[in-house]
Amino acid sequence: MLSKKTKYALHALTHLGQKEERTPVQIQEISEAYGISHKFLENILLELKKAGILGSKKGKGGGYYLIKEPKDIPLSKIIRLLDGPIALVPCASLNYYETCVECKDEATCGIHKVMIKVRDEMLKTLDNKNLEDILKE
Amino acid sequence: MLSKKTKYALHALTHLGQKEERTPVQIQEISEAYGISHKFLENILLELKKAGILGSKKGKGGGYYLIKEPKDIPLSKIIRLLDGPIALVPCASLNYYETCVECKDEATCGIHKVMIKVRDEMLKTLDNKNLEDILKE
DNA sequence: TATAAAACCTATAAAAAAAGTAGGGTAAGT
DNA sequence: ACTTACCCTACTTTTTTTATAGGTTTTATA
Repeated sequence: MLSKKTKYALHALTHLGQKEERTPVQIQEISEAYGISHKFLENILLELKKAGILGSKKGKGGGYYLIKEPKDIPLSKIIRLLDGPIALVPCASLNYYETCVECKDEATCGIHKVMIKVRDEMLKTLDNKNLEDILKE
Repeated sequence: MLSKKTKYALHALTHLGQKEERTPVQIQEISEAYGISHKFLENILLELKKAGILGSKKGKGGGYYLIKEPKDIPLSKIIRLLDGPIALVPCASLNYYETCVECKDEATCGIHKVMIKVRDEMLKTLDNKNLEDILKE
């Protein structure tokens, strides 16, 4: 399951994507709309900004806005950013690879091989769905 | 990512599946083979038994053994049993459905609709891979 | 240029979940 | 009878997630 962080990110991005114009939206507007703690959301939006998904403007009248086209923001990117790996086991992760401690030999581990396939299929699904798909629904 | 519980379950099932015969295997043999705490593994095997995947025999010479064909044990079943929902959000879960608190109206929620599709695709992947696939690799 | 508004940043605390531990009960084989 | 090993419940520790706190910096505007 997704963490609240990721879910909140999806709501925030959806909210920003629904606006006709890409003018700055304040944290408070979003936090109130979905009942998210202001400060918690702040951290999330900051991460989205650092990842190049959002832009921001400081000072009065400032806020956050999308700097990418919704169709160019796949679910995989959002999930990886806030939740971490897509793969089900560390040894099958592309971006967060780690050896599995209880595994003796990756080369002969059936779990490893199957999980690589699972990861590929999941990735196909999550790369293929983006913010635009959410907005269209 | 999968919990250690689920990973341990996969290792245990693989171990049991690799045996030629379906004679009882003691917890200790499995816990030592993978460096899993005896007691922790005990709980896991018990759950697998209650789910009808394993059988057990008490007393001397007892232990656990597979009572299902590896091809009839899909990953989805193991994951659901030990980790819970396959879906990424509670409102998209078949077996563990819950409404999402921050969501006003499921019927118009784009996230919900996209997540249903994601769940369907993930389920297809995980229903389609089973213990036999792990053993064959 | 002072003031207020809003993002930015770092650290810490609280809560929840996962992982592991303990200890005894129960059934079955020898 | 005795031992082995599953069965069951409760508890503790650790880790992760969620949330809070408090200050700094930037910008609009009066």
